Amino acid sequence: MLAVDSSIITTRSLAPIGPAVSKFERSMGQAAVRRVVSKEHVFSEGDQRRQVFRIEEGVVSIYKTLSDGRRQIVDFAYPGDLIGLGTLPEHVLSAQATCDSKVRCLSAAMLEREAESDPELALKLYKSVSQELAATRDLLVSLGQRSAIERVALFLLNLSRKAAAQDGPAVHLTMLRSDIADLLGLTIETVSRSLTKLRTMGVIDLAQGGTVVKLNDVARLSRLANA
Amino acid sequence: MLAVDSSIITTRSLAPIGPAVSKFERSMGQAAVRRVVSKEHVFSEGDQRRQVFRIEEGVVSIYKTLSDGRRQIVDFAYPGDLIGLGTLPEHVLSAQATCDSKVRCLSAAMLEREAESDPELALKLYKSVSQELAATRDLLVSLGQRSAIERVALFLLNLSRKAAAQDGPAVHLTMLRSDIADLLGLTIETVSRSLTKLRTMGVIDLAQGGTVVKLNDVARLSRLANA
DNA sequence: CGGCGTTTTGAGATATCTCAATGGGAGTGG
DNA sequence: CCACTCCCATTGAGATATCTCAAAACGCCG
Repeated sequence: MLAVDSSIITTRSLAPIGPAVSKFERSMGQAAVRRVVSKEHVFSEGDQRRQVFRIEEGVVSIYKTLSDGRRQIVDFAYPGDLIGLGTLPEHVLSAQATCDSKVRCLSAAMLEREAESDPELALKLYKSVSQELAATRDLLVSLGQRSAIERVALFLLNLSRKAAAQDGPAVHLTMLRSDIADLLGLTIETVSRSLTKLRTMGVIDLAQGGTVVKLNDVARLSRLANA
Repeated sequence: MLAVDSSIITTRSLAPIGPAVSKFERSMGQAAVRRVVSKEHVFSEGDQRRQVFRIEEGVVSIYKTLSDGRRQIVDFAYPGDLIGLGTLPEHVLSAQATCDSKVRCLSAAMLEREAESDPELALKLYKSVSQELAATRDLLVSLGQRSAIERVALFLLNLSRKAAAQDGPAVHLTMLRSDIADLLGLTIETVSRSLTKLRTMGVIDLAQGGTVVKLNDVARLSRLANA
């Protein structure tokens, strides 16, 4: 998601750059942290957009639903990511925790006010959204052009890149198959079949009831992903 | 600074957003205008990102290609749109005119320098990219969840909304079927079949060799699009 | 141990793709 | 002005990846 460089929000890393520590940044440290349990919503489409949230722990899915219930996850937000930014007074997306998580709650109005007087902050927001746009475009290419196996392989690679530091060579899937399916524009069954196919080929191993994936051959996975 | 991945950002309607005229905007008027004929590239993936372009006339497709030649169009840029923004020194997308077009060439370095000292400009960039992100997400939902007919119907509706002022009730398709197909993640044949199906149902009319679409029943088209 | 939510596996249905042929319009050269 | 060609769009028929529906297996928690 918005891989907002933490210097947007953490007093420590920004301090050396700017002349003063902004009001916004000072208050970050004090901002309330909210616990959200698995499947709980952080916000929903149509809610007043009063706050912006930074993920502190866990994973939050950002999604849209069609009138008939079909759901498209647009991104998974990981610790450090900012969610809820936008230009409209209401949320146009929903955010739901895929596992027990923690989010820091920030005032949207304050962030926007700060950005008006702080070109550095505004520029960081701009660059962060640019990054998010780039990620969304990559996903778009997957949905438009890649086969099921390619999408799943690429998803695992992206996940392992993000989780590299924490998890080591094995990736923990904190989300359900249905979440992965709704991200990749597939059905649960197709996701499952793709995973077992990758396992059968020896490219990955599944453990802990399918919630942990070990990547045995990243190079081959990359080739399979067509990345 | 942020190690931000760069992308070419298509920002919609940069100019109309703010009241003040910045140095950047004043100098826009003097910038060189370049003619690009149909199918000519404005820039390609991997090119040095020296310039940013504003569409003056025509339509430019912004796309990515996979190693095996599959192509995904990420957006069509219309007059007023900015393309080529980003944070990396090289373009990560390609831009190709779908019809004879004109683009105004602006210095990327200058725009970025201006933004650093002009919070207003930085904020405009941020808002523009946010809008572009929203549009990309909408397309993502289409590719992930909608059927061929739904995608085509929605595409026509979006197009008519954009072209409303110029074209009246009929929409001129300035791009080929293959461009539409590569935007919607379909094949040319499926796009063609979807269009004829809509025509058979009486929802649209096709004229001028399929390059002009008249929307007979926008409400029904909306229902078909599931929008 | 039992029940529940989730994942996996299976078999058949189907939307979309692929391959192939036809048709149409615009431009070119005779 | 007509034929020719090229490029593109349409249509058709068969192939196939993915979906749908259904059942079984798994793991977790009470």
